[in-house]
Amino acid sequence: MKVLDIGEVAAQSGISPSALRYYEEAGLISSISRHGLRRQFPPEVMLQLKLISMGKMAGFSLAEISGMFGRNGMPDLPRDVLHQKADEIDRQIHELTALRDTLRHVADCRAPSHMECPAFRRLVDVAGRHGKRRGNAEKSKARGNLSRS
Amino acid sequence: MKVLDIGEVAAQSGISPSALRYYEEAGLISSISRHGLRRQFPPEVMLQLKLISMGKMAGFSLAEISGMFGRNGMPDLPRDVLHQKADEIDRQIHELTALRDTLRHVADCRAPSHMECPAFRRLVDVAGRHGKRRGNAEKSKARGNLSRS
DNA sequence: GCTTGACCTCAAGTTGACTTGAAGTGGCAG
DNA sequence: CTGCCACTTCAAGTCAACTTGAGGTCAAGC
Repeated sequence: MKVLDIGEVAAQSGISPSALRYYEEAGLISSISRHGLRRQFPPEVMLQLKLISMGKMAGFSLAEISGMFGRNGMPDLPRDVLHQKADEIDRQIHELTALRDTLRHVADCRAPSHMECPAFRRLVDVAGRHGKRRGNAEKSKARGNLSRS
Repeated sequence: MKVLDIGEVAAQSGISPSALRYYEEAGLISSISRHGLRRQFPPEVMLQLKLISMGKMAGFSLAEISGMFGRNGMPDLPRDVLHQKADEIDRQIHELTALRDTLRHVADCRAPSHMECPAFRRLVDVAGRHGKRRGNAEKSKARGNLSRS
């Protein structure tokens, strides 16, 4: 079993064929040949897809992800850029931890109002200032590819 | 200083007035009155916005967020649902941690190919199976509100 | 009393990440 | 040889979360 039919990839990864085609068009993965019309993928694609899904979970756009993991699939950026990305994720982990703890706190704390509970206010104060990942208006010049016309 | 003009809220929170109006229409926040045409918000809105931004960072949609933090602004769900949400976030933290470590690893590891490095493969294997947060095709019946027409 | 500037409304546009639909193709089971 | 069915292409649609634009309002300062 050397190559994987797009159907197998879809089944094993849980990603729909149309999404896989979209990823290919976007340059995130690449099929190695065709069987009739059907795209055939190399086994490595499964790992690439795992990396992609991790990146998506981290809130990175497909453009950013394709930036981190070069066209070949393996991360190939200068060390400092990678560490920078890692730092970014680290900050996100902190926010998420604060949110999780906040949720757990309000689930268990029986104070009359959470506003009066110092633990609550402390948790909420952990997050802040370094906001905006997903909804910012920074002109993402990562556009330009994938402009079907 | 009891109420905040939408301009003050925008300035202090970094969220644009149009986004604040959008949040209000979506029922995430509510203005308490008007000064002329200008919306006036109660001070609590700042905390609500902080919670909203935490939720967004966690990858929740506005609909999900408005589900967690009732119309009044404070989380008001049954304990077990809150813990469930917290568990979900916990899983996400694990994925993010794996991604961060993967990035740091490839930044520092000087193996000829990462595929041959056991540390790399171990890191990648941490994530998996419980995928799909943001891009799933589950028919989100969280629709229905905000359907202007 | 007039201007100004920050807000207002409402409709329409944008972006990313896909999905859907129509029309077609081709390997394989029977 | 004939269907079938999962794939193919390409264009267009969808959805969330906003932003933008046109045209309007109003409290405050000069």
